[in-house]
Amino acid sequence: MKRIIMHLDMDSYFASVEQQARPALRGRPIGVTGRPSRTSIITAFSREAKVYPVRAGMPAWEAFRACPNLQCVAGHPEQYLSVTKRFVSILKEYTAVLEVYSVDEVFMDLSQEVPSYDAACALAREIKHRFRGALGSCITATMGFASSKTFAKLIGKKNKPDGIGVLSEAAFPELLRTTPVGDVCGIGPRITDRLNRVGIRTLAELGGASTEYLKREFGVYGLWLHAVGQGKDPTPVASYTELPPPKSVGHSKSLPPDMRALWQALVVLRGLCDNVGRRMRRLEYVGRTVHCGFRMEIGRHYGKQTTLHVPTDDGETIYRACLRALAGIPIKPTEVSNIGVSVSNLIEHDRVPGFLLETDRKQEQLNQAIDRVRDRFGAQAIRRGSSLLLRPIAPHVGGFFTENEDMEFAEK
DNA sequence: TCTGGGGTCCTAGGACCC
DNA sequence: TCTGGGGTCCTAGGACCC
Repeated sequence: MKRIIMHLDMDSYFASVEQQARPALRGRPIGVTGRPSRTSIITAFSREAKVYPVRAGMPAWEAFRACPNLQCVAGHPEQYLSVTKRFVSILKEYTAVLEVYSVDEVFMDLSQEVPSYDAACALAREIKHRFRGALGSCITATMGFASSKTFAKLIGKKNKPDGIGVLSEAAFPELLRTTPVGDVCGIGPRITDRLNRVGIRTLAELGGASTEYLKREFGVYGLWLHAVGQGKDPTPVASYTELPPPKSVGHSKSLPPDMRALWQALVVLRGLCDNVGRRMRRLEYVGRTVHCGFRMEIGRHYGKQTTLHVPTDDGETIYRACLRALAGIPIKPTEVSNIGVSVSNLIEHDRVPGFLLETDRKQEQLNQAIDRVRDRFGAQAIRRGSSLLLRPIAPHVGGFFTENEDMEFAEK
């Protein structure tokens, strides 16, 4: 039986949610960041900003250059998750085969529910209508329909924003002939490059390549590539009605060139470890494997990981594990452009056997007290003494940003 | 090639166990 | 001590995604 797969992608999601919550932001080019700072990066732009040459992942200063009247707002991740829960609960009414792929994307297998693409489109219009009622008019979605996940996503992308795209059988050959391999989700820049070098530029050319060659060159992944080149992708829609639980919790930070003395790098590392610990406590996870990584100026990446006997969510313990992992590695801090810490091998806090939770009670109480203050007054309310040393060299904050920390998130 | 920060998955080798 | 195969855990690195 022919499959009818839908891919749903929210348009400019984080920015739309912000505009929905605060009418003053509507109709304006906005960028959503983590923390307001000139060096922070923008994770989402509103559609008004997308008229300018901006792209997600740009540092704020660069985005201002591309779009001078851009307004930056600090994001509210919990609010995005709560809106996601709301729209997913609507989608669940239409099929049980629903895969929450990310915070703003969902795949649905509607093969059992609708007989044709026409019927699927009618359903898409109904969903849009219900979204408008339940989420507000700023928050829109684009849907793509095809016989597989890969192509549903691809055809959706070509119909953004607020569109409905259908890839009929008749339209397939033309699409394969004209679509560059790199447009497909799952074929990144490296693979694109390798394919291009042997003269494979379009999906049709990929489909025409020999299976043996692709298998030899790319292993099992090569078989998937070949299928995609032929317009097929048998990958089933998984049944995840919620975002899967986290497998790791991490933070990383780029170091400006003037912050690369060893002690400065260690202060940053210490802060990252604290933030990771705090997030783990909030998520109620502990973890055993601590990974510490560096990106070097020259583009190389170093990583060291170590596994603890006892799982932890304590910043100090994570920091000490990083130092142990890094001991003896000759790294010049001046060449380090980015530091990252992550903890994996996660276990839900209440599923850890009691004997493994012999944490220092005092430390635990201190962590919880600090968390409470930060939850209430913001992350900057309490800072480690050592991090204050960084203040004089912290880059030029302010001027461009909307202070919205205390603004309420209004429902519609 | 990276920009920048948050992730996932896969592969491969070594250690160790039975 | 090595034989052989299977399994798990750990570490490192590469590629991808939003």
